Amino acid sequence: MYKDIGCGEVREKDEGKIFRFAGWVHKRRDHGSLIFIDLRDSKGIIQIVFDPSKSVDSHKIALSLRSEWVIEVKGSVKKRIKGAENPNLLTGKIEVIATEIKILNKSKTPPFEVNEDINIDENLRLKYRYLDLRKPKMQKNIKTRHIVTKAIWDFLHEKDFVQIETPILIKSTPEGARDYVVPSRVHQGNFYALPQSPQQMKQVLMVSGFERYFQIARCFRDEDLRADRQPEHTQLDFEMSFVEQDDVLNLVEDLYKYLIRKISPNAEIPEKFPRISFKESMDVYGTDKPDLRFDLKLVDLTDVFSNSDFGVFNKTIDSNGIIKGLVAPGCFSYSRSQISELNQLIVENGGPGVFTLTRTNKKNNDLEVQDIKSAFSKFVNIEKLKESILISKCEEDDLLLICAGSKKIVNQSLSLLRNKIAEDLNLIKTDSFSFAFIVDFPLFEWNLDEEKWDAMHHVFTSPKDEHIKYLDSNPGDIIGQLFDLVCNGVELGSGSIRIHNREIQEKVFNIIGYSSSEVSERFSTILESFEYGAPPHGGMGLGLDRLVAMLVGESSIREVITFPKTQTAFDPLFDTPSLISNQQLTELNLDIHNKE
RNA sequence: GGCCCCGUGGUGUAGUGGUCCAACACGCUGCCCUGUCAAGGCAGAGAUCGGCAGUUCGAAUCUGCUCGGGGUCGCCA
Repeated sequence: MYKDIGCGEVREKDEGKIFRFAGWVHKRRDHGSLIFIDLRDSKGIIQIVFDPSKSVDSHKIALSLRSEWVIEVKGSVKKRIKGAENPNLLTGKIEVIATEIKILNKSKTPPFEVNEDINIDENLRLKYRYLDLRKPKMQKNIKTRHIVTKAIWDFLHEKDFVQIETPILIKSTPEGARDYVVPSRVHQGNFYALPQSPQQMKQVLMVSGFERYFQIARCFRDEDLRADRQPEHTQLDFEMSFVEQDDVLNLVEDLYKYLIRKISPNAEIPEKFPRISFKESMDVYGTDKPDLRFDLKLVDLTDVFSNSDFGVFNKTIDSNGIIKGLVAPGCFSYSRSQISELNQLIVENGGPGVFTLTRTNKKNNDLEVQDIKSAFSKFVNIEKLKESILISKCEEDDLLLICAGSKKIVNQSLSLLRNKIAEDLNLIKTDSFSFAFIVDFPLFEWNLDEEKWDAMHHVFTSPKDEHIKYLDSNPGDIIGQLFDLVCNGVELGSGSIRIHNREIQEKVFNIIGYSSSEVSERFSTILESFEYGAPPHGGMGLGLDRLVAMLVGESSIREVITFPKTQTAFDPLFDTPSLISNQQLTELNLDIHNKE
């Protein structure tokens, strides 16, 4: 070993001890005779003092040191002189008086400063990712990820889960996301695909009798990237046999409470994760991934505003639309430009625009038309206006925001406004993880473009037992045993109780419109396995990148992935993807046609 | 594929038709300095302003195309 102790590990109690340290020159402060070096390693930073009166040779070498050089230093730990302590460093009360130094490696001047935390061009960061990862923030992010992963292993191991690896080279299944494919040399013209998730394999493992499986699994999809989407992401994938929905939810709830307590012991987290039905979530929050750190709620005003003289409302109701409102508390005096900003937000996202309503400080019952300020107050009778104020609980210092239009658009718009208002008014609790399960999703959703049913989640989700009978008559009425875990407005994962019966699975394929030849081509293995005693089973897939990003307060998952790709799925560090040799192409029997 | 933002010494920014052969901070190089930790002082090097084409007497600045990065919609069961 080159070192006896980590730079960040030394404390006052070590005074007088002689240690060897090794690490990188974080910062050099040269006072002529006296030279200070902040030495950094994976454990932190410590100040090394080079004093010519203590060691002439060491001081001479220290003169040549530059940022990011790798050095080994021997010296004695000493309490800093009074007034020279640095409260920003864990090692700030002590320092090391160097007696020996060895330069282990020099460094070119880095393309950006490792010891500073400023926004560098993403391309440059990724090209020099090895330097970027040296930054203390990135070190912390990646280590947090390790701690989370370790905690998952510990927790699930204690609960009798078995970690099982599944293949990366699997069969391509064209539904869902676009597959990454790998050509086969042995079977020319044939391709493997990289898994979008280990879904079918883990279900087969349940048929195999493992009962409790988990895997920290890499998942691939060839789709466009986002701040929270990379071509490959990691999910905690688990599956359990002989369980009902609540068994799965309770396990995940315990696991996530355990993880949060490990990483942020002081964070606020619900003792019991609320279970909110999909319908309620859409009605009350306008979205299936509500941010529950604040409790603004939408109110339905469709009935209240029916049969008015206001054209917009009537047209909306005639075309099966809805009218909903959201109270922005204390925003009575919002200026024209503030309201226009809200309006713009909605319009930019394809929404209809927003109506506002405010009222005077008279008692609700005494309100008259002139007490209510709104674009439509003259067209809606006073009783209905009062009722809308009563239902929405719009007080004198509040601002009622109203949207009218199709159900989808209104919910989407008000959900955006809900988040925006909360942010503007500082209603979002910090250091809080407001987890919830969204449950009772419909099993199918109608695909307007193709005029057919699509699976809401995936094709293996089981209907609620009492809804199985609708498979033949009303697929749209079926509620699935299907659930999402959401936290602070982010979907962290979803899961379901699966179908374990061949007939039901075939009916679902049928509703989605797969022909029997398609079904046997893609799903014959899992269907056949179901005929050999498949146990009832269910599980989840939970995004690890998003979870860790949330835990360390990052908005992009690139900050918690060691070697991520750019928005064009390119890796500037290793220059990937790249051409392959003609020999490789020949072996694979592939020709590249140059696109014009 | 659509829309939006960004691209100026090594890094981050300012400059948005002539006052700019480009400014500031950090970094870098050299010198001075024994208590700094965003060290300080002095001196210096370093950029044809992402690329190409155009408009103009004149372009970092305006226009078109293009490349790269980011965000977002589509897409992502």
